[in-house]
Amino acid sequence: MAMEPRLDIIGAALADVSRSQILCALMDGRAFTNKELACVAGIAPQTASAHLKHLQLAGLTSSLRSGRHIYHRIADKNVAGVLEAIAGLSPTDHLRRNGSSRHGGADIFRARSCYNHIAGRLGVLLTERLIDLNVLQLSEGAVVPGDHGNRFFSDIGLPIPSASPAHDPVVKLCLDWTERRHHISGPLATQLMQHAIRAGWLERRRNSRALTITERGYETFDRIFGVNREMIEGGS
Amino acid sequence: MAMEPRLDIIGAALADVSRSQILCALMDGRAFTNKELACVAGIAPQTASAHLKHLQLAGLTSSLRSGRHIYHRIADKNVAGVLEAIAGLSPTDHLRRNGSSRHGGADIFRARSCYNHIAGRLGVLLTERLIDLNVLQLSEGAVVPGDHGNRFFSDIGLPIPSASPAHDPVVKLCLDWTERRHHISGPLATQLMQHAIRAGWLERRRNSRALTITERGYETFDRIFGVNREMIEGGS
DNA sequence: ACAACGATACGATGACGACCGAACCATTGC
DNA sequence: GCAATGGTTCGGTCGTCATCGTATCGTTGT
Repeated sequence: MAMEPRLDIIGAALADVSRSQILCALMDGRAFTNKELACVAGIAPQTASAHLKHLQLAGLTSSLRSGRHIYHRIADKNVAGVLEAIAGLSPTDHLRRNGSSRHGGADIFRARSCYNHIAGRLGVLLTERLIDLNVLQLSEGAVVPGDHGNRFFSDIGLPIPSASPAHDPVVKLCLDWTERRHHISGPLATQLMQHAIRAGWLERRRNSRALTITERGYETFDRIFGVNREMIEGGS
Repeated sequence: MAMEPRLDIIGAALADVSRSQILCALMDGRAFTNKELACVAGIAPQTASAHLKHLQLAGLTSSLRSGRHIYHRIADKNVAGVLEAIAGLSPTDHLRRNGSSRHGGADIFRARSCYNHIAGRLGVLLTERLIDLNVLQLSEGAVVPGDHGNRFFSDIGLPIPSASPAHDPVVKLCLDWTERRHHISGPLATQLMQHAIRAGWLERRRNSRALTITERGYETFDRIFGVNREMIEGGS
């Protein structure tokens, strides 16, 4: 009689520390192999295999085989959005406890990738600056391209994402898990990060979502966005 | 070293059928007592008590005591939104299996409350109609009040929600769990449902999120919104 | 004050699942 | 074909947790 959504199915898929770590590693949008993910979670490959099977059955991940490797990734951006939302709901006590970000803490607080867009302190600072510059503007709690949008993006040589169908906005807001403020996601944010990596402002790392800000990156973010090193590393 | 979000904490809170049922019961926005929720989930009160303790510790629910009763509810609209998003991610195979909606199935498919706004077939039909009538309009994948908005709402005697601060839009889109199409949420949608109940178009039930559509309701939805009984009950 | 009722703490039980060792399957490269 | 490597299956062990019976605590109403 009662025909209710089965929150427990998705819940069970998340209800394990190892699976949580695996999903977090996948949250930067890249695909990883079973062995890499086992290493990230600190478990044996057989166990990771079982976990990935579980995640895939729940529809959270998808796999893609290439030779003798099988790459796993987040199933789609829909799933990524929900996971990010759940992360925003998680208790944060364990964050500031060790490795406080205020004293130049772990790099993952400064800048990290979040399903192909920039998150962390750098992510929210850039977002707020883009709104100040009227490149983006707030509208009814959502964010839309602003008056100076096209001008700005063509100035820095960024291809402007084509207007998408109404159900898939070109830019969205996403609650930053560590900063508790919004950063941008969506196609525009994806292109921005890819451009930042291509241009050598940021560098990905091997087994971490953390992004390294290069010297050129610090210089560029300061000059173009007005976001300087002190703002990124410092307190406020 | 690794400082990642603990998806498993929220996941563990959801990873039980009884807790899932409890949360679903709470998803209509009303508060229930321990005993009522135990009844919904089909478990003993002691077990429900442990579950509610778990949910509260995870920050998903909050309790409020009134006399010898303790009322439990979803912690905030933030949590409600995430839960609805997770429900939209859940597998749907078990839905059409029993009680198909096409053959005039369970009422919960026709109309139900979802954290104080209307969901189910009626919810998505009203939403689409409001967009057609230009009472609401799509903008960059979000939804905002349209040109005929104020006129329409004052016509039916609905107080127009005041424009909220930018971070809390007056109306939002929410993926309907059964219909897989969008319905509206947010303050405007809340007021719409409350008005519909006050005006006798809909009636709440005791222990279910399902809403009963009254005869006056059918007549009104047809006349004002152009949503007739056949559309609500039928296939399409 | 006492009976009734709702909620909770404790203990025991039973089931599910995370984990890894060992063996097996599949693909690559020589 | 054969060794090497990545991935998976199987079986067994251990820990965790959902469940309920019993008992306790708090509030209400008579």
